[in-house]
Amino acid sequence: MTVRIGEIAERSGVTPRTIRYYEELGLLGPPGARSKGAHRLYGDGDVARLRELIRLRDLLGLSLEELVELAEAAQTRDCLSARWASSTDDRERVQIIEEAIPHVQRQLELARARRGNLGELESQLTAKLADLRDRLAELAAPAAPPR
Amino acid sequence: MTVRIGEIAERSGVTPRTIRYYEELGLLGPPGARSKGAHRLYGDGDVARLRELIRLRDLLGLSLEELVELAEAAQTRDCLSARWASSTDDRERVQIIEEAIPHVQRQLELARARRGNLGELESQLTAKLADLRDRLAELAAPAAPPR
DNA sequence: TTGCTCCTCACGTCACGTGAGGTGGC
DNA sequence: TTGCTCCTCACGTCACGTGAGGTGGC
Repeated sequence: MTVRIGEIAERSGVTPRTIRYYEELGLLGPPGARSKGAHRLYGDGDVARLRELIRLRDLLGLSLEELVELAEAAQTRDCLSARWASSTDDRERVQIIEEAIPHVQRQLELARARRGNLGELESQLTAKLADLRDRLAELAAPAAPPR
Repeated sequence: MTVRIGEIAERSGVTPRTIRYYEELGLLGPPGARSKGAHRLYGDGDVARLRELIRLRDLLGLSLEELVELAEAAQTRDCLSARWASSTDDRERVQIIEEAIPHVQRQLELARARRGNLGELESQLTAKLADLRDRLAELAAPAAPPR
């Protein structure tokens, strides 16, 4: 159920050093108060959280500073949803959601733009590959140069 | 026809410092022997070349070291295609092409994988956005809680 | 002549990499 | 007890950012 830093690192495709650095930045809270020098232990939630951070970093190219901001915003939202049922201030809820929407929109636009560019790159690479194969076949052919 | 470092930087979405650094690594040859202290001048070919480098760096996440290797391979190919018509050693041509193909294949696989992951991220973000809007509409509605 | 952009060091920063030396759990 | 992975400094590195001080072309 709980894993050590080496395993969560491997599952997320990073190194232990990266995880310690993220903890230092406040991106990945040390799970429970850890007595000085003791091993870090992580649960399934931590694994999912870290993988999500790595995904946004790699795919959208977000900086760690941006990830910290995102995490803080998510923190605010979670904190609010905890008293979602009990509290009654709808105006506050509306405000939180209205703030969250443009953030998600920006991420979505970034993802769409990148995906479009990657599609373009893909077709160019495909064409390049076909050209190389053509030339190779031509050179391998017995004689007859291209008419 | 020729532009200075500030303009090629702006057209490529980077800073002059980035271009000087790439020149230092041998990624962007100083166009013609530049007398010490003189301004760097670039042509249309340099702009295209730099944009291509930035694209591979940003979209595929290649390191500058990998870009240097790619550039050297391209250099070899160009050098060969220069004597493409005159030279007669077909075996050498075949070898160069056979070396180039797996490189392009790897780039293509990287691009496909990233695009797939971006597609997944996109649909998740879209769902998240729809959910936020639903909740907002619900809060804005006069009374009736969700049945 | 006045701005503007350019030049070359050179130190700073971000996101980790990489040992050095030591402690702790299966 | 022996490995193994973990721990904490702490310096190194990659890819630039950011002035400091100065020269050159429209």
